[in-house]
Amino acid sequence: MNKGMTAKGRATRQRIIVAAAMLTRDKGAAETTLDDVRAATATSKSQLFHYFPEGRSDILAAVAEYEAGQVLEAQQPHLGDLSTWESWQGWRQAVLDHYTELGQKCPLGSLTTELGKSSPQARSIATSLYDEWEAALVRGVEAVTSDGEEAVRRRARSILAAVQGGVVMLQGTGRTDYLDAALTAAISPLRPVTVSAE
Amino acid sequence: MNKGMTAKGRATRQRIIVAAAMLTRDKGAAETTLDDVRAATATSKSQLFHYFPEGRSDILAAVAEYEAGQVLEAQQPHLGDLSTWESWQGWRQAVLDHYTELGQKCPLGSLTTELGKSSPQARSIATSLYDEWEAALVRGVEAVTSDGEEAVRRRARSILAAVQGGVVMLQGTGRTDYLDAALTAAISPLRPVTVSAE
DNA sequence: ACCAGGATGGACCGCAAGGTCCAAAGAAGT
DNA sequence: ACTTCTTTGGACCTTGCGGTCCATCCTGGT
Repeated sequence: MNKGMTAKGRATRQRIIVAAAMLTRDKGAAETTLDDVRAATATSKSQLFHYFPEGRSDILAAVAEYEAGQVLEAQQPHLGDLSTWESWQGWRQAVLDHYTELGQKCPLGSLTTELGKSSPQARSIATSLYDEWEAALVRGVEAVTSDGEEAVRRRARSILAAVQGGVVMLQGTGRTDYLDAALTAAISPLRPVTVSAE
Repeated sequence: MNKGMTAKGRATRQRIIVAAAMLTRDKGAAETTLDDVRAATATSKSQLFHYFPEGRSDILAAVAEYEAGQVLEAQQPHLGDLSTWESWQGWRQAVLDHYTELGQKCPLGSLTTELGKSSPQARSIATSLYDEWEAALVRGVEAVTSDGEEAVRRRARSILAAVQGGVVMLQGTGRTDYLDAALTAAISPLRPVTVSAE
């Protein structure tokens, strides 16, 4: 891979992706123009098309891939080890903190909603992201419950949906309350029975 | 209101809104052009600007308002009376059916994600929709639990987020499993303790 | 030192799409 | 029937933006 591309070239390419991702988060994919990207990266039109021959759609696809990686990375190391109730709580807090910090800017939203409709490859990126995410949650749910496979899967999906929903509401309203409530409610069935009740 | 507008005029205006809403659901707001709307409604450019002086953004705002109404309407009569566990189940099924039928086409997604970022008035429409929705859920949760106000509110928000999340996942993956799982999990704490356990 | 291939700059093109304008047709009141 | 306001048609303008092209500069290998 990266055939015929010097270190400088690769750096420029990466710079474009990162800047485009930021713009996309800020203004949405639809509002992000090639000129915006050009201005933000101090590059020329020809460079954009040099590194992304398909043009705009090519850049957006790269952004999608990049953002998909970021989404999971922001949840680490928690997402990788959800073996105890405490670790689930840690994960919950990490997600909450991350999106609180991001505020209105949501990578997933732009990708799924805006790109997903037109670009089929962006869709497949989103799908594989969800799959990976779900798999991690399934492992975690398995570790802390004794439910069957089907119940575990449903639980994991409800948690994933809770995150998505909370983020959507955050985007729409600017309030983190929804994400907080949704996350808390979604993982609370995983809490072990309290000792005092025993 | 509707000053200086004949019945015919109002009908045309409405036709434009409905058609634009359909296009927006299908292709997303960003991909919907005035010419598309024109073609779909058999109108002329001048009519578009006659009924929506601000142009495109004006139309999109009207669509937002229209769609917001539809969202709640699709949940009636269930949403209006969530006083029993059975009625909650009925509501859950109604939501599930409705979005299953819509498939990939989501009114909310386009509005919140695409319009919300640029148009402030679209945001306020979304916000008031959420408020109304949440209020209905709060009333329902209150009716079937004995929790305090704060807990009720959090529960309602988690349910609302579950719907949103499920719909996002439906859009992204095409599968209704997520919405199903999320809804089920979100309202299951409202289920009364089973008689057999008593 | 040379050269091939990559990196960069920026002028230029074409078109789609939002928006303007004026004139004609149709309704509604008197 | 006359007038006035609304409705409609569609030509036309403007511009933003994706995309092309070629000339120039730089870098790395021999």
